[in-house]
Amino acid sequence: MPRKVDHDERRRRLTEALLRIASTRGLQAVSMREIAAEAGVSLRVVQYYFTNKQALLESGLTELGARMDRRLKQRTAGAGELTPRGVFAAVLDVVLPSDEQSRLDSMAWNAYYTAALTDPALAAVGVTLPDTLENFLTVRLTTAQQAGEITPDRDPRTEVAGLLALANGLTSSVLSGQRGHEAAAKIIDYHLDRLFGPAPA
Amino acid sequence: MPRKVDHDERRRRLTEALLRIASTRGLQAVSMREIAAEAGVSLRVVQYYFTNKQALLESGLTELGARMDRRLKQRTAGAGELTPRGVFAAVLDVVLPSDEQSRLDSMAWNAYYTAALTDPALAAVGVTLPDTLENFLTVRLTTAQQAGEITPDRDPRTEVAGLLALANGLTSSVLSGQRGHEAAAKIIDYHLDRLFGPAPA
DNA sequence: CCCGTTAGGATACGAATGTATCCATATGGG
DNA sequence: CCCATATGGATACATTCGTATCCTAACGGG
Repeated sequence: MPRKVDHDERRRRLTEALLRIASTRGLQAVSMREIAAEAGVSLRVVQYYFTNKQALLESGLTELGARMDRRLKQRTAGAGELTPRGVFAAVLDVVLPSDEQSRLDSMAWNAYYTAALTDPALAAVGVTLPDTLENFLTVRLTTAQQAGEITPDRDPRTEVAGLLALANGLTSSVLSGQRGHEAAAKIIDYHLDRLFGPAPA
Repeated sequence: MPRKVDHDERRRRLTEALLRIASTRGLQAVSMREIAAEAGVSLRVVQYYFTNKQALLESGLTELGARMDRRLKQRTAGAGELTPRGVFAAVLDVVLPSDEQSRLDSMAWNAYYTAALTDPALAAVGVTLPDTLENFLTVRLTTAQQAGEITPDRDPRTEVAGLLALANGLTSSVLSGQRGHEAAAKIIDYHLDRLFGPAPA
């Protein structure tokens, strides 16, 4: 066989170029030719490694989910050793855009979210992440409640759903520049204080 | 002068057609010809009443803001007679998509929000509504606090910002079908209960 | 050495887009 | 009555898009 090339690596480069465009100029600015230019290759190469634009778009969404997953796992790696509040703070801080890279990812995520609202094909790739997060945190909070770390009059599932929706809404306001990351983080802390009692270190 | 036609009425019809497309098929599906077809007129008519596609898009955003405003004013018309909690419940319920029409408007709103993130021209039309809402509610809550209707350890501005972000995040989850309107409303009520004390009628 | 296969360059095609132009028509004020 | 003008129909144009096709080059196994 002739010239062998690492297909996965090529595809990854193209997907990253796609996300770079989507996060800075929006999904509507994503075209085969733009991706080729951004990745520094010819149009043919993009066609060669992705049969469809659809396939390309789906790969972008998949990669985005993987990135979130990676960041989450990284932050909650030693979750067993963290206080319940520590777990919540870590997870919610991952959702919120902090540095430039996570801001870009949040932009792309938002673009995909909006596109999926009117594009069944994208919706099908299905972002199970929100539900996964909600379940994970609900288990944690229920455990914490049984351990007496939060008052019994709280409903864990409702609290968790609320906190995640709060983080999402705050993300929107950060992206649109209505608020900075610090202001958003402060609001989350405020709510964690009310849930878990006054702050830690 | 020959045949006179109500330009405002024509423009309104076209803007409504635009929003109908944007809310069901997304902003990327909005084209001059599609609007013409949706409104049952020729392409030329769309061109005649809007010089640009840009002007058309801006008119859609303006109309959307006006609708929100109208709905808000309607709900808070007798706000002076409402309990503070009643005001909050009314406002937050307006933000949340309830019936089909407000769901469609929320879809369009979200589409515009996402587009504005990468389109300076749209961002310039500027949605001052969030800030207006936040200020309005903050004043209300501060007053309620001074009247002793909520405990002094609450920070009105933070509470309001949190509630609005919560409503936004819940709206997202409702649009994506992760949750129904009732579930979202219940979560908001839950938080209002915690803020104002146990529920009213 | 050499040839079959993989990797990509070059180009084309039809559809859809925003915008511009040319022209018809009808109507209300003189 | 009649014509200047407001309204809009028909059509064209250059771009851009996704996709398809044709062909070349390189390279590793025989």
